[in-house]
Amino acid sequence: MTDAGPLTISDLAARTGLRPDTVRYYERVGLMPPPARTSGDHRRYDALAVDRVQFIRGAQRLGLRLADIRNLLAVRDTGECPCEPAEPLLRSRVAEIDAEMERLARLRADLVAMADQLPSATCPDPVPGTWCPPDHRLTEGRCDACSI
Amino acid sequence: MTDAGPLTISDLAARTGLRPDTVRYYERVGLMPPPARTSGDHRRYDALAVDRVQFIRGAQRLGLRLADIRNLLAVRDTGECPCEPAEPLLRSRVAEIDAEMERLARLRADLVAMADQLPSATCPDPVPGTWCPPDHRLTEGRCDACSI
DNA sequence: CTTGACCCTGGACCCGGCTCCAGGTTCTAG
DNA sequence: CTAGAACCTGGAGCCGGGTCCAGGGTCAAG
Repeated sequence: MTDAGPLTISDLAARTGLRPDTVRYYERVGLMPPPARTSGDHRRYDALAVDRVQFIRGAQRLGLRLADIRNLLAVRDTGECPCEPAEPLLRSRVAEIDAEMERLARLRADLVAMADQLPSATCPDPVPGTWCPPDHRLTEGRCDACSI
Repeated sequence: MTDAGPLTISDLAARTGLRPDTVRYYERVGLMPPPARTSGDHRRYDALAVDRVQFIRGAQRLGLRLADIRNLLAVRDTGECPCEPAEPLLRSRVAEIDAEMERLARLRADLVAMADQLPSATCPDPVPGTWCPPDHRLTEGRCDACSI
């Protein structure tokens, strides 16, 4: 069933939800090792390859970059658990995510403030060269209805 | 002081915090109109150009894409206030931001759960081909200490 | 043995928003 | 007038993670 006979590249792709091109791409960028080949130079994969792709996809779902995943895989390939190097990696990703969420929250507040201002706007003097995103520049003679 | 004599491209850039290359880029992609030229083909800008760049930067700070900003500018260039077309644009950006923040929140939770699990992990059987990101696949014989 | 589905390679292309370059021209201060 | 800074153009490169293509070769079912 989940029998791991020699898999073609599209078998592997189908089992992992990738496309063959993506598997070849992973090989090119050093995430997947060069697999066995048939006499006619076609790639043949075993069950370990499926595991490896699933590892990669799992790590990607955690928001890790392929370069980081490559490092984890390099550790794993020594036979060691990649957990130890993984932890600081995960923590730093959390920090990045926090920073990004904060940025988005600020942006969202600005957008909402701006959008709430707009529909009521009479836009009295729509001189080309006006309209103020929330720059908080109130003093210059701009589209007052729109400016925040 | 803020006198708007004919500005060179680096004058304009300096006043708006851009680089000359970026101003040329904005022109190439249709955000800035082709400016006046000297007899020797050097660009000369007026005060409206400064306003326009500031509009662009303001809209960018709101997270709008250059393609959207180009649309707003096209409206503004007709002499109309771009407020009306801007509002749905802003609202849809808010929706995008909400979706992204939700995604990041889920991701963050996964990362933290994963990272919290790790340091205590004894990583008993680090067979190459294991380590489980939070796939919630518990049943297969994997690095149990790491799996969630 | 044939046929049609698959596979191979190397390279180009995509998204957005710049940034930098070479090789040549122009502007401007002294 | 001259030196050197600034300008011009078209095009390439960057980031990441793939995707797609042409022009060939191979594999497996019937």
